[in-house]
Amino acid sequence: MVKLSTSYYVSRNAAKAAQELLGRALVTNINGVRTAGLITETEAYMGVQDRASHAYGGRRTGRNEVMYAAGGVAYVYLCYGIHHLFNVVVLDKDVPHAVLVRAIHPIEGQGTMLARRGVKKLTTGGPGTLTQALGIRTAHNGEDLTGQLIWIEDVGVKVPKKHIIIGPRIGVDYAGEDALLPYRFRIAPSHLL
DNA sequence: CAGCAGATTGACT
DNA sequence: GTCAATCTGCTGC
Repeated sequence: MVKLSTSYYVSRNAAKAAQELLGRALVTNINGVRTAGLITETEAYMGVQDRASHAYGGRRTGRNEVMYAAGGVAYVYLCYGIHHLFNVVVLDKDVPHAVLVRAIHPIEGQGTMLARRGVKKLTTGGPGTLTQALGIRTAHNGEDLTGQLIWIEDVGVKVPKKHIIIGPRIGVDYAGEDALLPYRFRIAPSHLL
């Protein structure tokens, strides 16, 4: 298993990283408990020119500050006051590109995920639920993705391009024309196991 | 400083 | 299908 390095994150933009991260494993080791899932759906947020991004127009707030950090850190923020959304910051310092991980397929620690979510049937099909299953909270905002808490591994799973569905992003209608850009990537449902 | 809308989810009618 | 939960940051008084 190869943990992705800092150089990996800074050397590709959000759209490219979003596509490449499909099939890779998102792993957390929180309080000594390991949980992991294959990334099955992502969205790219392409910096200051992307109206759907928190960093649109170069906006900089206490919450999105970490988007301006150099690639290879986690951007975790709260949406609607309830849901934690997990993003991977890519490219260089002051270039706020990020990849939103929208869905995973659990491969390790499913029992822990069930306990964390307090449910019988495990669902990780949404950006808010996958963070809950993996134990990611806002406390992990800015976490180094090459550290010992949260990281992404190449587990040898290859996703052929023809199995990747590309489409417009979800829930960003307010972004006008930018909402139509093909920045959403997911593995074809028939290939999720 | 008060009010509102948002990269969502899950429970209820 | 509709609606509440509940935090951050922006807009307007």
